[in-house]
Amino acid sequence: MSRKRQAPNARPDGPSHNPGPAGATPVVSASGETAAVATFEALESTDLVAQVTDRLARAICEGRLVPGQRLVEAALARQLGISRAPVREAARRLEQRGLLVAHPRRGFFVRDFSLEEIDDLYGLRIALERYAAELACARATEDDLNRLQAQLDLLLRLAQAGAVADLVEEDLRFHLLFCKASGNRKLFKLFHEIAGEIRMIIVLIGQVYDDPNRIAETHRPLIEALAARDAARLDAEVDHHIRVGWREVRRFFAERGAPQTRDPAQQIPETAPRRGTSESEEGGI
Amino acid sequence: MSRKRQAPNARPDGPSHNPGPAGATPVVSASGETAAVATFEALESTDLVAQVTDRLARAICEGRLVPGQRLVEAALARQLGISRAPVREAARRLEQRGLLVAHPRRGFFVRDFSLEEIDDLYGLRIALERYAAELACARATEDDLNRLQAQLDLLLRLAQAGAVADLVEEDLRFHLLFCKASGNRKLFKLFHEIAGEIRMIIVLIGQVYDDPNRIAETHRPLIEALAARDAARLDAEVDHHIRVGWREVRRFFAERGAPQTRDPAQQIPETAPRRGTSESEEGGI
DNA sequence: AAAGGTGAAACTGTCGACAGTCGGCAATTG
DNA sequence: CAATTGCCGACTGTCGACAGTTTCACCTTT
Repeated sequence: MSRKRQAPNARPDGPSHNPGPAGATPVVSASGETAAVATFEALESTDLVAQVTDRLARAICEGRLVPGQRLVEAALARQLGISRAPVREAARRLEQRGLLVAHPRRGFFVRDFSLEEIDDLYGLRIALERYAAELACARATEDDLNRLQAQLDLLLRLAQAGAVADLVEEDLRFHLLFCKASGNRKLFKLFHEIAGEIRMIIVLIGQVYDDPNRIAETHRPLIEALAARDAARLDAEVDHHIRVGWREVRRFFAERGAPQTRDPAQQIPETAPRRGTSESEEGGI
Repeated sequence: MSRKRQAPNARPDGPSHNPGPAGATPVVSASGETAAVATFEALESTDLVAQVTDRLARAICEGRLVPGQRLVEAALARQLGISRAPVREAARRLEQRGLLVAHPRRGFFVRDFSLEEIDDLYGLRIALERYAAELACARATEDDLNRLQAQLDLLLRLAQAGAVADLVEEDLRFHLLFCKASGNRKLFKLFHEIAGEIRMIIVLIGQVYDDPNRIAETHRPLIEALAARDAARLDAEVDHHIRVGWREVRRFFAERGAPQTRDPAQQIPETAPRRGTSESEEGGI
């Protein structure tokens, strides 16, 4: 490692390099050899940025960081025992995932959603998943179907067990798998991105839907329609399925009182009225 | 080099805030002094990162940087007379716009497209624009229509003048306006992002379509259908319009010989088979 | 002579430092 | 007493430096 890497409240794994010999899990106990431990947990990617991104994302989704809250680079860096550079980059990634918003010279803030933004997001989500459905109907393999089925089973188990938090997580993964079955990688990537926002919204709402079992069950028709290669029906099912969730979210959100976007600054870009110009905040044309 | 903030090719429009209060100045005319000074154009924030991003994006789109080419942070920084930090961040932004790809410890490379990626992208584009069409049919204002009409006129003029490069640019802007008319900001943002890739592809192809005039003309039906609020027809027109371009691109691309993705590394993420672990390269779940 | 190993050069990831800005508080003025 | 200006602390944008990796060419070995 470089200088002194004091870790005030650091975690077990050193930020150093790949935990080659050591590393918390794979046990290299005294015996000397690296003992043929069954599985090698893809040793911590060593990537500081990724670790920070993860941690922040989780903190946001678990509500430990509330919408509107300001994140101070230096403070975070100190807490994590690293320099500002990785923190900064992690924040940028979360920004583009929609979990944070960056204000030019003031730093990052935890994203807050207005009702309008939620509607935009869900509308878009429907469009994307319907397209995924269309493709999947034509291209999904047996494997895809099996994976979806397995995921459905998992959802049912979680619902039964009342593990609501996990249910949200796995519900999203189901939809991710669905998009994956479309075979369109770009679509998958895009959905991957907005999934972060969707998760955050659901978590923010407070505590998800009333009946976990019902929720889990609503995924079954999707698989059935897909298995039957019935495009029209699948399309309708997808549309319906998501709208149900949308309605729930809207309902809870309304109750909770809309926070409304609090930042006057650029929320969305102008259509770039001039040509060959700045793209600054978020992408040129 | 380091400390002077020259603005070589600064642009007119600032990334300023929401267009809400409209034309740049809410003007506190109110009672007394703050004098009704005509307008004060919120002066350009001189953001190094934005400038670099711009420059790189242009270099890529103008073909001065060819697909597969490696970009070295230090070299770029030296050329631009700045430190690596802004260059690095600019590269990250271009990465998420799809113009660059980052290889973990090897740096950035100019993005190269495989035929499959082009198909994915165009398929997705159709899905997005059809959704935009649906919304626009219901919500587009007179202003939106006027703007689109004006843009069409511009396209026609450019085609007549044979300004092909500009035509590509303005063609994309037409579609951007279209998405904007949908009123769904998130959709607009997303399209904004993939527009970068689309432009790059078109530019890469060599030199666009054969008949500029015909291309420009194909936009007219879109406006007409939208003006007539004929959702079904608009949907069909959009689908057709984009497919025409898609076909052209495919044709040229095939002739030119596919470069194919050359990087074996992570092109697209796995569906995150495990839970609660690193999300590294691009977004957790 | 081909395959494999070795060493140096080149880069990226990360760090700590500095300077310009931003927001808020306090002193000042009418 | 309210409004305005100036000052102060805090934080971001940017910089230069260092260390570990990866790459590439050259040399050694079979």
